[in-house]
Amino acid sequence: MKENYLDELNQQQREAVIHINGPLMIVAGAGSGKTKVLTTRIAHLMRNGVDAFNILSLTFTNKAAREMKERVEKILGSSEARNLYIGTFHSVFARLLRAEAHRLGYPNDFTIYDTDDARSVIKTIVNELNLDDKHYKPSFVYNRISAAKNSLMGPEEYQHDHLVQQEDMRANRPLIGKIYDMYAKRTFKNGAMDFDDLLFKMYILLKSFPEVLHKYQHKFKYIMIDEYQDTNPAQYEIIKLLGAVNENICVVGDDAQSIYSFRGATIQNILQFEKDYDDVKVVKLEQNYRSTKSILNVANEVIAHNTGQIEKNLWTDNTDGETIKLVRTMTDNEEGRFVADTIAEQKLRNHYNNRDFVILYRTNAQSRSFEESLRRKAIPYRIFGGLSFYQRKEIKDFVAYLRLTMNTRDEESLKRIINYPVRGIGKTTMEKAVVYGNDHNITMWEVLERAREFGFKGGILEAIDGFVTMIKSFQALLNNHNAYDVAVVVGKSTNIVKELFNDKTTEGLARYENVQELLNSIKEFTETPDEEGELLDKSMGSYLQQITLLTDADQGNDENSDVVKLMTIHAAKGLEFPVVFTVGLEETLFPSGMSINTREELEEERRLFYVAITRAKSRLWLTHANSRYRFGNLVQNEPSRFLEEMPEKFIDRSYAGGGSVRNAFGSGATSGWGNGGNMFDRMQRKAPGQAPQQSSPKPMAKPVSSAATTHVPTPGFTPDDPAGMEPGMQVEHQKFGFGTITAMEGAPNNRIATVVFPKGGGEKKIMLNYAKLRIVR
DNA sequence: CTATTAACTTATTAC
DNA sequence: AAGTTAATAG
Repeated sequence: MKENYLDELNQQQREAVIHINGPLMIVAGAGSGKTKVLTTRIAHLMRNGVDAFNILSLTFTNKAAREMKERVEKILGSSEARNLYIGTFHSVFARLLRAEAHRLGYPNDFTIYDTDDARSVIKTIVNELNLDDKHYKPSFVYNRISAAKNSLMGPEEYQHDHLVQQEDMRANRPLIGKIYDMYAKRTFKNGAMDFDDLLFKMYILLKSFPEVLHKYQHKFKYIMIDEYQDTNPAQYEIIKLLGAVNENICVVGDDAQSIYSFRGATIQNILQFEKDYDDVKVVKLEQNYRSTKSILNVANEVIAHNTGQIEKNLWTDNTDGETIKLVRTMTDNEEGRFVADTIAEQKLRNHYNNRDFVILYRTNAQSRSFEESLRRKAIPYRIFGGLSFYQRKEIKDFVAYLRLTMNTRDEESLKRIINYPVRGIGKTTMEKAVVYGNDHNITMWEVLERAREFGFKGGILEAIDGFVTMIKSFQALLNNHNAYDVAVVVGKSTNIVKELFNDKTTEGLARYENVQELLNSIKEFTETPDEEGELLDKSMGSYLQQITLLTDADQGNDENSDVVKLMTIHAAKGLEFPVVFTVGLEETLFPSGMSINTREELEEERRLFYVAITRAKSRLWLTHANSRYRFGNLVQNEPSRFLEEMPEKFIDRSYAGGGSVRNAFGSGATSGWGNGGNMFDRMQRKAPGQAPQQSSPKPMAKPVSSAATTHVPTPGFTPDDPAGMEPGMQVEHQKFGFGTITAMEGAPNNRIATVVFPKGGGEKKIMLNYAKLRIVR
């Protein structure tokens, strides 16, 4: 136990830490030691007799939760911290729901759908309703449903809410409510919850079962919430319910860093906290320990352009530091080169390691040019975000087997793998099974179990029975085997591992490695002792529950590896780096073109810029390109309006950087480059020596096939039984016309004939089982 | 039924 | 530029 743990805090920090009972709001400016305060406060609570089992702490990432536990443990010098309930909203609620799901009619091993799964369900429903999925775009519908759930609005309410209905009418999509209703029923039937359900159902659970509410109100006597400015109404209401008895709620946040309104977060939660409870203690952490004066001054001045904030004055004792470097390049590729060159140069000049650098961008798609340039300079890097490991196709395929084994109601997973690897159950069969399931109000799995009853026969019946038997054999393992053992059997029996192994293409190799990595991670899961201590659950169900909620940022295994990091600004929240490159500071990109229509949107973009700036400890570069590729063609962009909001005296616009870049123009340079003068850049994309071919945009006119399609089948064309076909015969094909069989190959049940069609494009190989041939003589 | 190819969409941000 | 969907040959 560190006895002097309070001495390491400043006045405000200490005030926050020693406040034990009653509501507390900590307004924590960027870099003001927020995590330190949170962890010390938890330690202090425990020191003063609060049982770790009675503390609930909600963080923004799983990684933050892990770190927090470690730090509390360090302060206390005991392993008591393992009994703390710490995690993200989603992972904590998933755990609680898993214990209580039966009350809501869900299986306790419910599946958690990620955004892709959810959109896929929506797409099937849109198609079932015979609606156009180009008009009712699954992503659009999903966002509407998500927004509804985040404000605790169920399907019935949605369909009867005037305002919402009006919005949908105006958007010319009146049936979203209907889709929402079907979606809710379908996911329930599938035994699945999406991300929003983890909050929504948690609320329903607490609201509908007073005994459950009572239980958790008394379990979680002390509640702490990090990043409170990014909570949405659902989270807000849940916390209100849980904290209602003891009102020992401590929220930490910074309204200036609220950047998740697109996820339903409302800044009102933090602005109104004082009004929600009586006698709220408010502490402001205003001393920044992270950044230089230059960086902090720029940040403060930028954020001052926003209206209506909690009043605070963020200051620092740190040195002035370097000026902020503002750099303009001609293209996105040049921007990439500039950053890579500068990293190389800074490593030499100021003895930085790769891990000291981060490249921050507004959208994931911007990573490409930086990857290329870093690779060219042999600087190791790692991208965070984008599609995470668990979203990759081969991983989702494998996981789908595990999910289905756990929960056969999960139709999404079933559809994913019913014909992977290929086992002869095609689209038609699958659609039949879906329809039978809907007609008889049973799950698709039950249809497959009773395939014979539903009239499947022959090879297809065999394939279905084989599939069902295989999944059942996996289920038999669940009781007495851990997650890893089951996964290994799945990999073997399905042939997935072997199939990927035999694929020797580069992508195939990568896929094989990814599946191996998945197996490794499952193994690691089964072998690591449970932090929570509460339940030692190494089952498949426990494994599956957590992986969908893992972010890329949580994969901290190579935590200390010496690599440059690339991520979106959103992903960088809560992190800090010695040297930061914030790139792509251009109108329509940052601020995003989608977020400049209202003041609220624009202010959120500005807060995002504020977050980007305040990640930097000592050096900050801001870059923007004159033009960049978008959807494969070049577009021009004005410099971001945010650049004009920065105080001149901390900005260096003349920095030319590390070598290859010719110069950097002041941002006053005129726009409009005629045809985008980047011939240089365009030529670089081609192989050396090869002239850029600017004409013939389309490859060429379509070849062949014209003659073949002109053949008109003889009247009354009927295909003959392929069994009697032999080399030498004259045959007629619907499209290729008349021809002669010259050879015959393949297994007896899958014979392939080689036929020469004089008018129909020459020699063709015809699979007799599918192509229709008429014997002429 | 399956594999290949052509055509078409798509890129805020994320648990 | 990259990924997905629809069309079509076999």
